Amino acid sequence: MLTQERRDLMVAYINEKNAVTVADLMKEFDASAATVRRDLSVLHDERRILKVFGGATSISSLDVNTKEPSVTAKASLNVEEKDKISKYAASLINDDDFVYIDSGTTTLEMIKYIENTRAKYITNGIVHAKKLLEKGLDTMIIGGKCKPTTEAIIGPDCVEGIRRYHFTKAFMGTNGISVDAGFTTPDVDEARVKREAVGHSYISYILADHSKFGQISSVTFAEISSCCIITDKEVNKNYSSKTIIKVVS
Amino acid sequence: MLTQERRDLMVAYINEKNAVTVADLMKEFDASAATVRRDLSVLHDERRILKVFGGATSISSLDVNTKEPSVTAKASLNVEEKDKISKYAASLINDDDFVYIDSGTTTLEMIKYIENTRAKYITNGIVHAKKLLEKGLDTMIIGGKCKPTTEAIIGPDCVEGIRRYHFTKAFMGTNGISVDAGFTTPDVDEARVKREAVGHSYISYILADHSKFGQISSVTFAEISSCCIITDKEVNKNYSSKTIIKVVS
DNA sequence: TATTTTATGATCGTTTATATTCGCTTTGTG
DNA sequence: CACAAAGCGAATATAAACGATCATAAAATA
Repeated sequence: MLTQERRDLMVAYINEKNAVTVADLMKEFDASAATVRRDLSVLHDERRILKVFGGATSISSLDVNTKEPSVTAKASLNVEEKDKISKYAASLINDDDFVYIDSGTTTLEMIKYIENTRAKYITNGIVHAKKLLEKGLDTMIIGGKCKPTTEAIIGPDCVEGIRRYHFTKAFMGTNGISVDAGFTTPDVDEARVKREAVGHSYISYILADHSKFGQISSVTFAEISSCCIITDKEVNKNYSSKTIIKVVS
Repeated sequence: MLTQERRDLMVAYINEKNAVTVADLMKEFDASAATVRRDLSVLHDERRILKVFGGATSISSLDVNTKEPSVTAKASLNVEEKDKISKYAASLINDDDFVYIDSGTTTLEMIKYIENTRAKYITNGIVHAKKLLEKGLDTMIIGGKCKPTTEAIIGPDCVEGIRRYHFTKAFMGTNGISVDAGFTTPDVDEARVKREAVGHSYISYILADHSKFGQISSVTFAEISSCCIITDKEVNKNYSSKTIIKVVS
C-alpha cells in the first residue's frame, strides 16, 4: 500500500471512529508503531487530525467550536437567535446602498443571507471580503494592519481609509451594550475602526443577541443612541427610550 | 499503443482505483518503471493525478478545491519548477525587510516557504493575507476594489494605497516576459497596481518559470531591466544582457 | 534518404519509508 | 509519593523507490 494512501485512509478511519489508539491503527493498517506515529505526526502537522498521547482524535469534532474559545457555554447557545438577526439584517439592504460590513462572526453569518447584487459592499474583514466575492457581489476591502486572531483589518491606515467613504448603511458587531457606556469592545484598535465606520455611515445597525445587553467591555466605540440595534429579545425597557430597537421574532 | 493514449487510460485507471503503485501500472500497461514514472510526472504537472512516493492517487479524492477546473491537458503547469522558484524567493527575505507580495498563484505558493518572522509583509491578495496571518506573520493588506476571479485587490484606491509605502523587496508574478515589451499582464487595472508596487520597491523580483519567456500580454507593468527575474531555466541569452536572472537549479 | 525529434528502457548514485533498538517521559495505580 | 507500564522521539540500518543520464529505437520532418 502506498504511504500516501495509508495516510489518507488513516484520516478517514480516525474521523469515523473519532478517537483511536496507536495499537488500533497498527492492527488496522498492519504497520509498526514507529510508522503509525510518524504518520500521525505528519497528519498532525498537516492539521488533518489531532495527535494526542496514546493515539489520535478527529479534528472536526473540535474545530467547529474553536472560533471563539473564550466564549462560555452560555453565549454559544444563541445560534438560532443570531441566525434570525443575521437574516433580518441582510434583508435591509436595498439597491444602490453602499454597505459597510464590520468584521466579526455575527456579521459574517449575515453575508450568507445577502441577496442584493445591486448594492456595493465594503468590509474590514478578510474572510468577509472572500465570502462577499464568492457570492458575486461588488466588494471592496479596507487596507491596513491585519489582526491575527480575528482576521480583521485595523490600525491608522484602516481608520484613514474609512474616512474617505460615506456609507448608507453599516452593520456592526459588538461585545457589550449598556445605556451608560454605549457599545463597547475589548480591543482599542478595533474600537477606533468601529467608531470611524459608524461615524461615516448614514445609518448604523448593531447586530447583537440579548446576551450582550448589560455587558461592558473596555472601549466604547459608539453612543447608545447613535445606532439601531437588531436583536432577538428586548431585555430592559431602559434601552427603548434611548434608541431604536428592532426585535426579530 | 500511443503515448498519449496510454496516459489517458492511466488517468482513468488511477481515478477508478483511487490509488495505485508503479508496479501495478507496469503490469497493467506493460511498460518499464522509467516510462511509468515519466508518465506520472507529466500527468502530475498537468494536475490530472497526484504523484506520490511509490505510485499515484486520484486527485479528486482529496483536493476539494478544484480552483482551476478549466485547465486543458496541454497546459503544463510546471509544478516542480514553480515550487523551487517559490522556495528560493522566500529565502531572500531578511530581518526588517518590508515585503510586498503580489497577488497570484506563484506568489501564493511562496508564502508556504516564508520563515522570517521579523520582516513585515503587505499584499494585495485576499488569500495571501489570510495565509500570511495563519503563519503568524506581521501582515498588512492594501485596500481597494476586489476582483472576483483572482481575489486580488485593484483600482485607484489600491494604487493610492501603495503609493504611501516604500518596500525593500517586492515579489511579483507575471504573465509574459519579453525583451521589448518587458513584463506584461492581461488586466489593465492589475497592471496599474503592479506598476505602482514595482515603483515603490527598492528591489523587485519577478517569479516566473521558463514558459513565461517570449510571451507578451496586453499591458506592460515594468521594463525588462527594472526587475530581477527568478526562474528555473534561462531560455535565451538575450535576457541576460538586459537584466539580472537568478536560475534556480 | 538524411536529419531531427520523441519515446523508451537500462544503469547508477541518491533519496525516502520503514522496522528495530534504546534511553527518556508521561500516565496511572497502589 | 513511588514504581511499573506504556508511550514517546531520536538514531540507525536496510530495502524500496526515485531522478538523472545515456544509448537505442521509432517517428516525424526536410
